Amino acid sequence: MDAKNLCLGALTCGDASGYEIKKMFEEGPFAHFHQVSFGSIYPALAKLCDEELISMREETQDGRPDKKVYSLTDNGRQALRKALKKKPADDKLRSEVMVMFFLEEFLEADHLREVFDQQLEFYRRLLAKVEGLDDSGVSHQRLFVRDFGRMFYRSIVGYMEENGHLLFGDKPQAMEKAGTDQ
Amino acid sequence: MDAKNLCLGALTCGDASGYEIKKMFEEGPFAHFHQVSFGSIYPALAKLCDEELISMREETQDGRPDKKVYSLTDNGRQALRKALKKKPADDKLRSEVMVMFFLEEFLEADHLREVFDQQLEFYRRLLAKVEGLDDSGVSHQRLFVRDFGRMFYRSIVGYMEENGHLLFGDKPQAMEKAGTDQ
DNA sequence: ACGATATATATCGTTTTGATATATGCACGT
DNA sequence: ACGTGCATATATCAAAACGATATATATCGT
Repeated sequence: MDAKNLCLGALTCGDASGYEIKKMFEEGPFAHFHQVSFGSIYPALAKLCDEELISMREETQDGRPDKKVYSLTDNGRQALRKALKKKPADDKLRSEVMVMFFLEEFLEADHLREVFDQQLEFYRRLLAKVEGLDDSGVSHQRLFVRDFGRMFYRSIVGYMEENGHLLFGDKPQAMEKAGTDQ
Repeated sequence: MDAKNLCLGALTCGDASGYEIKKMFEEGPFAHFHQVSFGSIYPALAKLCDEELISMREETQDGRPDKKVYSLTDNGRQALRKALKKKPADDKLRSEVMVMFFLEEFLEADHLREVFDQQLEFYRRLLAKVEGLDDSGVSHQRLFVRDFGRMFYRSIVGYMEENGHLLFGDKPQAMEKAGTDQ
C-alpha cells in the first residue's frame, strides 16, 4: 500500500491538508500501525491531483499559515476500493532498540539502562495517549483498530516491566521502581 | 541503524554469507523485530569490505552453490560499538492489514474475512515457530529478546481471537472456530 | 525435460525516508 | 524591540531501502 493509497485512505476521514494527513499517521487514528513521511505525502498528493483522484482548494486561516485542503473525488473513492482488493503486505515491526538489546554485550551498561528506560517511557507515553481517547461514537470496527493499539502498547509495557530484569540481572522490583519515578 | 551496522551486528553471531544474514532477519534471531532487504545487504557488505570492517573468503560447498563468507574484523567490532552508542530510532509497526480494517467500509465482506483469517494464520505460524525454539544455553539477555517476540505474537493472536467479532459483528466463538480448522 | 524449491549473489528502478529549507504566526523571555 | 522556540504548513532532495528480477548451482519429483 503506497503513499498515494494511504493518502486516499486518510481522506476518507474528511478533507485534510498534507500536514494534517501526516498528523493522522503520527498522532491520529493511524499512528499505531502505519507511518508515512512528508517526503512521500506531498508528491503523492500532487500525483493524486494530476490523476483527479483528489481535488484541492486553498484556505486562508487566522493566526496560521494558509493551507491546501484536499478532498476525495468519486474516482478517488473507486481507486481506493480497487487498491483495497489486493493482498496486504505482511506486518513489519522495526525496533532498533531490540537490536541493541540483542547486541547487549557491545553496549555500555549505563547506555543500555538509558535505552531501556527511554523505550519504556516511549511506550508508556503512547499508551497513556491512546487510553485517554474517548470511545463514544466510535464504530465497532474502528474500536477494533484502536483497541489493537492499546493492546500493543500494554503488552510491551507489561513485558518490559516484568522481564527487564533479564537484561540487567536485577530483580523485578527494579522495573517497578522505574515506574514510580513517573 | 543502517544496513551496514545491521550486517555488522549479524556477524557478531559468527561468520555468514549475505544470504545467511538475510535469513537471520527473516527466520533467525532478528526476525521478529527487524528486516533488511537483499538490495541493502549486498551493497552494505561490499562497502564494509572496502572499509575493512569485514573480510571475505569464498567457500565451495557440496550440493550447493559456492558462497562468500564474511567475518567481522577488529575495526568492524569497534565500528559497531561506536554505532551502538547512538540513540536508537523509535520503534515502528507497519501493518497494511490494520489500515484495511480501519477502512473496512471500503472492503467487500468476503475479502475482509479473508484478510482477517490470513492475518491470524500468519501470526499463529510465527508464534508456533518461535515457541518451538529450544531456549537451553540462551543467555538471559538473548532470552529477553526472544521472549519479546513470543509475547508480541501471542498478544496479537489472542487479541484477534477475542476481538475479531468487533469486525464482523460475530460472536466470539466464530474466532475459535477458525482456530479449530487448523 | 521441465517445474518447483533451496541456496547464493547481485542489480536496478522505484519508493520512502529524514533532514532541510522556507514561510506564517504566536508566545515568551530578555 | 528583538530573538528564540514552537506550531502550523508546504515542499524538496540526497541517501537509504525496498521488492522484483536476473543469474547461477543443485536437488527432487513428475
